[in-house]
Amino acid sequence: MSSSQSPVRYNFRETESKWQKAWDERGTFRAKMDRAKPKYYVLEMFPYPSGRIHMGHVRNYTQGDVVARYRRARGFNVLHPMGWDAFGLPAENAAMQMKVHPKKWTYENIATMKGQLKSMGLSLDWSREVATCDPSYYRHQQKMFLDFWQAGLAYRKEAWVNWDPVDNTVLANEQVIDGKGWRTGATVERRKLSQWNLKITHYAEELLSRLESMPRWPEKVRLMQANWIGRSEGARVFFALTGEGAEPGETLEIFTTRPDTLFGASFMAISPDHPLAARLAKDDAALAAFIAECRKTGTSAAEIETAEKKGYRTRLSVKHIVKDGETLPVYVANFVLMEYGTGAIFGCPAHDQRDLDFVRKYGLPVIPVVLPKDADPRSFTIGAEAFVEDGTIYNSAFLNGLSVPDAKRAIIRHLEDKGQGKGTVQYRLRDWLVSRQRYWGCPIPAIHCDACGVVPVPAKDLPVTLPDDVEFDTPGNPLDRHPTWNHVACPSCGKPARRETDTFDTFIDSSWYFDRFTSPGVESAPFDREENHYWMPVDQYIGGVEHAILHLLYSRFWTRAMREVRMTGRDEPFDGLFTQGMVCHETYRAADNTWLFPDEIKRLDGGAVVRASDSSPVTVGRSEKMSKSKKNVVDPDQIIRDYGADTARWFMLSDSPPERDLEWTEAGVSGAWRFQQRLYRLLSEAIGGGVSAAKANGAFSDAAMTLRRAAHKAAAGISADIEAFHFNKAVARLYELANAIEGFKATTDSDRAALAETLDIFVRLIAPMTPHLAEELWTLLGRDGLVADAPWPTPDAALLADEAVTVAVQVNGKLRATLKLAKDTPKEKAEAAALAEADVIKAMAGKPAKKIVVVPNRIVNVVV
RNA sequence: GCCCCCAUGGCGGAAUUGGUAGACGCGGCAGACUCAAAAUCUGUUGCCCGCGAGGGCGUGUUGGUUCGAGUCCGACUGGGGGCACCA
Repeated sequence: MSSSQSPVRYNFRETESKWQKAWDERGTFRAKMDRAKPKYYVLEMFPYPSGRIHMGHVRNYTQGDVVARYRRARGFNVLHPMGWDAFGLPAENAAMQMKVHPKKWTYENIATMKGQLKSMGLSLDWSREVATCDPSYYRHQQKMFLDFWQAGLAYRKEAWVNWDPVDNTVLANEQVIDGKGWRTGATVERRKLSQWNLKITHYAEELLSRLESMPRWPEKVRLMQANWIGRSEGARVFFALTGEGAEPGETLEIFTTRPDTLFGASFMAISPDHPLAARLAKDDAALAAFIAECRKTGTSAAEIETAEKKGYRTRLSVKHIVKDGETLPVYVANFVLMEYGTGAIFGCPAHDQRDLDFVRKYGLPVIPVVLPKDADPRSFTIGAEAFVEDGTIYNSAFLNGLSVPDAKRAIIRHLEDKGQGKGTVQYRLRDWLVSRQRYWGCPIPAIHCDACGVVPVPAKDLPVTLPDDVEFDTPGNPLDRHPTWNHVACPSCGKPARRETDTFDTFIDSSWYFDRFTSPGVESAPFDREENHYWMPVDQYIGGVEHAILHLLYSRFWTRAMREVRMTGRDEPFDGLFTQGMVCHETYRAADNTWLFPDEIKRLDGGAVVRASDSSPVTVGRSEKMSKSKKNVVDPDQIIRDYGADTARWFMLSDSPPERDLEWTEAGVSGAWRFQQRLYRLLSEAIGGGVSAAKANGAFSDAAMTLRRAAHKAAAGISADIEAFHFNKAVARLYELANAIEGFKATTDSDRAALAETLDIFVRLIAPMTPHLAEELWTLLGRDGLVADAPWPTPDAALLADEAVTVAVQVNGKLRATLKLAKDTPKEKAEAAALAEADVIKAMAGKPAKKIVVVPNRIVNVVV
């Protein structure tokens, strides 16, 4: 298309880079502490520098940017920083596959992605940029770890890990697929290693109970965290061991949530990992074999589901705790977890399905002790299903007749009186294992000395930096085989010692970066206390729901750990949280069943989809989350090049509610693009009519008043929408206002003044969403300065209310007419007007009104 | 298996929280401009019956509460998410 045919055309390429430069040069988005203004900290989850940004980032950062720009316009002192979650496994994989050093790879990716983010026109304060792989960042993390260690929040523990014997490394649970290493395919072994743990369980109760006072977090996330923490009330009970192999006076401690069913016990079961099992296995080869067998069982969901309940009858028994003279057999059972409770349980088959399955297999007795409501105690029996609901206790001596909750209280009191147990609260939450046998992570600042044990690196020797001269041609952690780095003198005795070669879980890096952003330049501390106190907590945090548990829970823990060592007085890092939905796209498969990229296909006129290269048929699959493996991805760079950042941003905000998944479509993008062009045309034509200089002389016409009302209503509505994260509704209101502007024909100076007022409001309203276009239009309107610095429009309350309202008239609940009435017309008048309507009279068919319901300004319902 | 969420035109989604269902956008249809196409503009567009005026139906299914239900309650169906032998 030649430019002569299109006199008004918005050149986004020139315009977008022009305004990005202007913001940059003026330092528009630099944040400075200013106590005169209310602060607002907007943060989007920082990206892993994988190479290029993807559409998920575009969506996430667009949403955050709308909030940041809106708050700025509302007069808040906004902090909106960005950084890089820069440590992690992909860098090491790149090193192995492409022979690039992880550091080089990471920093090159950061440079690329920073350029991409800048092209989006985000209102970020880049002067605060941090990368977690930088020693100036992680040194503080090492220091905090030492402080936590000293405070008793970090400790070493032997733990079972997934060991890949080919890579010589530990694998996370999700890296084990069907019992094999995800990379090597080697059968994963379980090994016991001494690992660093952080005591997140110390805060289990607080992390749980505080969720209730976090109203600006999604209910869903709070629920997921609550389930993850998994509080359950119950009792620990001490059973006296008897039989061959029991030490005199030895007890077996179990945890149960159903102490009320103790009279129904028929066996005891301990975990294969229980110390007692190990002791018995020493002189019981069959038991040793059974334990080995249990360890082999995989951790995958399918295996757990199908795993049969198995047990091994040991020589031991226990004395029944409430039935004198009786004993219960002790089994080692594959379904008992060492990590939960005490690693030992008592089995009551009548009231626990798992125990029932077990007992049916080994022929043990089933003794019902809870009677369902209305059941007959003489005939009630347990069949294939355990009875797990509330009922009346029977067959249980002094508990008989009580309800389940009452019986729990009674038996716990009884056990506590006799010193045989006590009521406790148990959590599913485990401590946070933070050791990783990897190179590209933050070194754990510890030294292993044969004489002194594990010794902290002295604070003056921090940071412990990663050595650059490492090789990735052999599997395993290159730090382990480094010729010099791991040799160090023991800080305590001075003798030769070894450095810890494990590095931290990268979730630590992201557990405090938001604190660092408050004062990223400080060297002597993780952050400046005053700055941190001013900016924190994060007022609005935005990111993917996939971080609902781990990242958010770890950050909440880290904040408490910092509180413990008196670095802050804060409990919670994030005041408001929003979890955005994914970006999806249709999937395409060629005839040979391979995936195709969206730009490899072509749509024919009839709607059929074919491969662009050879017109072979293509199967269109359902829309799924964009992923490289299915090739249903669209490159943000390309979109920004072809359509501009504002189009991409506008599309991300239109139609789909931000918390739901968004379907990326070519039609949607071009619709967004057309609107940008239309706006530019519309406003430049209106401004060309000499609008900006117009002054109102005399009263506004009805049409002008309607337009002004529309503008002021839009301002009020969009403010509410942005604050409630209803960006799609805000977009709809902007379309409506644009339509109103387009339909308005200014003929008088008053009209032109009304139009100028509306355009002025309009441009400020679109500024958070399409900031480049807004700046351009702002200049076109003849306004000085940046729209980014302009205040948000304040709606005139007098223009928000209509003087006439449309009232619906129903007869027996069915709509029969509408009435145009003055606002707040009294009930009697509205009723009379409704009854006078011809359609209403017809619908009433001569019958008298039995009742008339009038809701002022809304509805009149005549019941006949 | 347990816990949680969701279901509205051809499509994405609105609906002041119990008061005119379908805002706004996409797509479709008709028209204008054009030699033609693209772009743009105008009109129209929930479904069914009817030439028409008009009428009927309609928020996954079903039952209930209410003058009035997309919205509240019960049951069911379908889709999505979280947890996974948690004693």
